[in-house]
Amino acid sequence: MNSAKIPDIIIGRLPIYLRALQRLAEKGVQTTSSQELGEMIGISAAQIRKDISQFGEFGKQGTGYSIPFLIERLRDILKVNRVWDVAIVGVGDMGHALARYNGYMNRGFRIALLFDNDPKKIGQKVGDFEILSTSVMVEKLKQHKIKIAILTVPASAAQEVADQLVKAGVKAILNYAPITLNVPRDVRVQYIDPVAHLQRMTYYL
Amino acid sequence: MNSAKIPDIIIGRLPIYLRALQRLAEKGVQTTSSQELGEMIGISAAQIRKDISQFGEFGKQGTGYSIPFLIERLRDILKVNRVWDVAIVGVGDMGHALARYNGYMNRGFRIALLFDNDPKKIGQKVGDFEILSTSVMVEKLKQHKIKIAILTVPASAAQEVADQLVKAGVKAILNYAPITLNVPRDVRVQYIDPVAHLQRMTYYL
DNA sequence: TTTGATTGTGCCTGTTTGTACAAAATATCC
DNA sequence: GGATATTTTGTACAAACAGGCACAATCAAA
Repeated sequence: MNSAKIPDIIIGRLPIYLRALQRLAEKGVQTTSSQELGEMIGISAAQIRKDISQFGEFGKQGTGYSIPFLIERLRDILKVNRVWDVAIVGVGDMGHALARYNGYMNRGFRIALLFDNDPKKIGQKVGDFEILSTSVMVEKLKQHKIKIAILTVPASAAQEVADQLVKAGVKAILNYAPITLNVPRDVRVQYIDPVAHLQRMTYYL
Repeated sequence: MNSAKIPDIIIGRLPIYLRALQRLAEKGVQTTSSQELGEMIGISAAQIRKDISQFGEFGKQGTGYSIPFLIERLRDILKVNRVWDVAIVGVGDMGHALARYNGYMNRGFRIALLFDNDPKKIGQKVGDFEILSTSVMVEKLKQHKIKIAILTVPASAAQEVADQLVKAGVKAILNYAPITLNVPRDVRVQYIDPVAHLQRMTYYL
């Protein structure tokens, strides 16, 4: 084990490992090997072993990895062995879909607050949650100590809203607006732009 | 210019450059520099210059890059100087949101077909499009020569549907199901798993 | 005790990023 | 109008990083 700084590219693969392991666990499998896992997710066995060994010696020669044990280690490392409250800002079609998404279960997150600036939407309910006005957003986010937000507003509003999120103490933003956000160093942003993802593939067609 | 094989990591940045350039163009800006563009999107100027120079000498010393010209070059390279028909498979909340998304404009794509296997949904309309049965999917995809599909079905069905897409000649899949797909080498897959993206950030919290 | 499986890691190779500068274009000054 | 300063590209070179190979060490099973 090497306790130096872990490259982000490795951190980015851990959720993929975790996802595959949780699928195996659901099927009742108790043990797996880097080989088997690698074939499942299209990553070389050596890379998986090296990635995992950054955090400790979790496997056993001859046997492989205990799936429940490795899942717990990965959940620890990724800090998803708890439930994070997440706010969604912008309840258009995409925000709506993410609010109703049921894939957060057992993966460390739950939706806690919804915001929009459209007076027609404010007060409406999506599932169990009432849509709140963005005018009370900073206050509410601080009150609930929210650290994670999903940004599903139009590109034209995204930077302005991101500034407010930062002001409210949010440290992780999942940005669906097709624009690069300017945020302080200690705030992480992940980008989901379906069109950019498509464009990345058309090059090869 | 180096006409050897271009690394995928560079291809992945081109849509980001294009997106930023199109924003500048909308504001009426005619010219930019690697420095300015880099500050906009948080990428070093040297990297932008090197990436772009893989495809030709598109800039001019002292002046920078002509925005309309560079946009056209990038659209050529990414093959989005045309409109690709895209099929969406699985019209749950997410598929629905993507069908109604209006961010495809001028970026190379349009939604052409929607499929679902739920009898209650088949025949219903989303915007201008009728939801078709997955039982006719392969046939319809071949008929329309669809090369690109967005997969928004539950994880349990994703691999099976992906197999059908491959059979129908689809070569690019944008997969929203939280599972790694097994497809032939000549089929590209991009993954969007919001929870995996969130987990990648919680590590740093 | 032997055989087979599988990890963790040292070493090497290839890839990616950053630095620095000549060359070229434009702008400014006198 | 010519000389000088400024800007900015494209790329050579160097440094840092990431990925694959191969194998000793270890464990389990026969």
